Amino acid sequence: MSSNGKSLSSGLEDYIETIYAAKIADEDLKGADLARKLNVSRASVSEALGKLVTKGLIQYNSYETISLTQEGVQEAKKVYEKHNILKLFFESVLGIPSLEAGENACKIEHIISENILNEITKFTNFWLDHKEFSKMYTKKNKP
Amino acid sequence: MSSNGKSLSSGLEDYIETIYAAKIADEDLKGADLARKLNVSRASVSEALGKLVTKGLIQYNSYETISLTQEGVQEAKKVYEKHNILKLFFESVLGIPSLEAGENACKIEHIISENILNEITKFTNFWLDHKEFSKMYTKKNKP
DNA sequence: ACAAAGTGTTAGGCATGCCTTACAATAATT
DNA sequence: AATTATTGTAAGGCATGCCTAACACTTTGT
Repeated sequence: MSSNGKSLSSGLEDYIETIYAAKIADEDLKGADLARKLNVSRASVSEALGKLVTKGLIQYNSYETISLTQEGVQEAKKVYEKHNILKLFFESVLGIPSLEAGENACKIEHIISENILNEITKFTNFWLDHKEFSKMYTKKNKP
Repeated sequence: MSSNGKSLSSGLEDYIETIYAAKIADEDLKGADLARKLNVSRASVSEALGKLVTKGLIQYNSYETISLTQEGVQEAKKVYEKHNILKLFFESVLGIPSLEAGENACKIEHIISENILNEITKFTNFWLDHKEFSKMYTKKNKP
């Protein structure tokens, strides 16, 4: 039991996340576009989409736009959410440049625990609500 | 070119890190011990140790204690350091329980960027130096 | 409509890392 | 020393995910 169940490998999470991002941005997305966005071959995309279809997370017919099923949207939202939390934390608390923040979020989102993610969320909110602190931190560390 | 160079896969990093931890704790470590610590089979350990020997990071003869070469110690220290930084951050800033902090650190240490790790270090130090903030944060969030 | 460009799939491979089974070698215990 | 327990290794497999090459199918543009 491994390619049948619900749980997504981090690879597939990347695919579904990218598909969701395109949907949000109102972009049409075909397999070849995915390949370009993820920097993988069309062959790899073909495999991955096959798995996602099997899992019932996307709808896809060759040469047409990829779309998410309801279940797919749910899954994607989870990952996307994680990604955003991490990225925001890296950027706004740690002052990491957007690109690097995104790249790291993209890797970490697949393995970090729910609990830590929640705490990071809380913490980031706190930090953004207390500019006194962040100003002081910035002063001390980026003179 | 992949099993020859210096760069360690995250799997091998786990092995070398565990070997280093044992060294620090002054424990003798044999292959079977490693298998138990890492929850993998002896066969997997055997393979991994073979790779580490090839890479010149450990010294090892069957039935004897595993030891690190100088280069191995260097590599191990890097990973270990990363691990500790992350764990400390999770525990002391986010208030994550030790076990969970360690488990997450163990996965994230392999993929996070140097730069973010540095910023996390700075931030954690700042946080520990400003108990006023941490007290306030704790009050607001763990009432 | 037809050629060129773009897209998708299949087949065959590579690398990681893990597993089980079966067997070999060494250590420990009696 | 002999038996038992521990430890190590080799072989054969599984799963992930990625690749190239070759081929097939569509879409586009002239």
